[in-house]
Amino acid sequence: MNTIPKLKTEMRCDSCPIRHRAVCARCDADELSLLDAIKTYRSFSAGDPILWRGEPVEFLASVVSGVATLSKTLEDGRTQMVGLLLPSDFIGRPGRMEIAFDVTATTDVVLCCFDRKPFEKLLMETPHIAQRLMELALDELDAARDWMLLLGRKTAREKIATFIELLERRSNSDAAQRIRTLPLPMTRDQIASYLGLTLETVSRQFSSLKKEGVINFSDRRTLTICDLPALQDATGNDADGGLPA
Amino acid sequence: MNTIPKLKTEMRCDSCPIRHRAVCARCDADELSLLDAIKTYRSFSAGDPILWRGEPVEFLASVVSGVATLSKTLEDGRTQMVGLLLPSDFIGRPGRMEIAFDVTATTDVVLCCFDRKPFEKLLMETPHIAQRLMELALDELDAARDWMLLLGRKTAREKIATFIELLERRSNSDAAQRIRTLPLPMTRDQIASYLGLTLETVSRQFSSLKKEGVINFSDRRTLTICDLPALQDATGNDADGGLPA
DNA sequence: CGGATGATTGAAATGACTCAAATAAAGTGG
DNA sequence: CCACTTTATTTGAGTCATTTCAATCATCCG
Repeated sequence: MNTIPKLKTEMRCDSCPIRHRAVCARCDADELSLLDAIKTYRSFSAGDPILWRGEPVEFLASVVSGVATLSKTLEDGRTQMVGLLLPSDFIGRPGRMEIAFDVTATTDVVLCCFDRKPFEKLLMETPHIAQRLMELALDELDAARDWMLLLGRKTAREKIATFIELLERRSNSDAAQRIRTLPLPMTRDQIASYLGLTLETVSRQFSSLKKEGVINFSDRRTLTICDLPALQDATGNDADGGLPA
Repeated sequence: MNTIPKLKTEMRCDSCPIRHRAVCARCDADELSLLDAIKTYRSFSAGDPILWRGEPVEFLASVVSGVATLSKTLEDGRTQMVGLLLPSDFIGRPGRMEIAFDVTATTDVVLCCFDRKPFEKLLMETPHIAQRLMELALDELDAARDWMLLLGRKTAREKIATFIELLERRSNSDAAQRIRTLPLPMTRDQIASYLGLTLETVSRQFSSLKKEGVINFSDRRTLTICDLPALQDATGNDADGGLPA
């Protein structure tokens, strides 16, 4: 049973910050109003569990704001984050009640939730939604595969650099400015869990990059990229970072 | 440009070994004949490259028989396998010409290929195909996330045990027999690439499991599982291996 | 101010890697 | 069918990156 509090915030889809990237991206005005009719906002505080592995879930959702994580745990307690959910990312899987990982809010999070049954009905009738959902799933698959390369082959230093570069790329700050300041949305422990490292190693690598003048911390959760080329160089990726597309 | 030889093998979809698992799984007879009209079989020998990263591909395909791998490579040559394609798995991404990894045949492989344009048209018009493709993508995403847990947190021994157990589970031998013999479809080097290890470590772990009587080799590419419970215990997974579903 | 949580740093232990050599299997051409 | 080469695999010894264990430091918040 699911006891997550519903929070009926009034927000019109027109002014939604993820309108053009989320599952609704391709919808026209009519389709949007159908989604609007079945949506409910739910809020979570930093640290709150959103969904537990194996628990039946009766909704699917888009992340509107904040950061959530997907994680898997072995019997003995070792855990690995298997996904980072940023605004516009989608949670849930049509046709399957249960998910195979835990979902946790790492910052305050707002979700735009759709009840399963009406959403699945809409999905059948609205190719624009189905196509977009497919696209999102395939993007996640690409991201998962990049992460497999990171987890399997990159050094601690490269992992940290890649992580920072990822945050930079997905944060929507001004494109032009050369020195970027960005908030770290997670603790060292959570970063370690994402990168397949220990929190001590994460801390050491941050310190090392800081000593080299590549990054700097104004506060433990606020990072400044001082030398972006050096950072990209430390990721181990090609200069272009993947496909030109 | 793509210079892969077409091989027009005559095979009716009715008798296709992957008929009920591949992208065509949900199709009725009429839909199947539409797919049949645009399909072409292509064969590859063990070791052949099937697709290169970044190269434009004008077809999508299902694996009919054999094993292929997806792999990514860092600038300095370190490579990580990011997927294993077994019969019924799908290659390619509607709406995108390029793929972000190399695809290689590790055994002799037969693909059932669909030319991009007509396939994408069919996809728009045939919900049964779109739905199945979505399901396959989501299954791959689940598999990718399981693999992230393996790459990030498991020991060499656990990785090897998990790999053997995966092969056992996806090989369609008799369900009842307690001692299973299965062919390893890849070299030690390829296994290492899949598991984020070196080939020496792979060899050592095989030797170790063999010494303990968990597995045995009749030949270097043919493995026998002598003690399945012990093997499963060595994977680090829960007894049920995941969701009961 | 004090207690709790999160982060950093140090020292030691270790699992997997690297380098190197030995062995086994698989072709190849005479 | 047999030397000979090539390739795949196993095994050993030493090294190193990351982990583990432990202590200190910083920050937040009542």
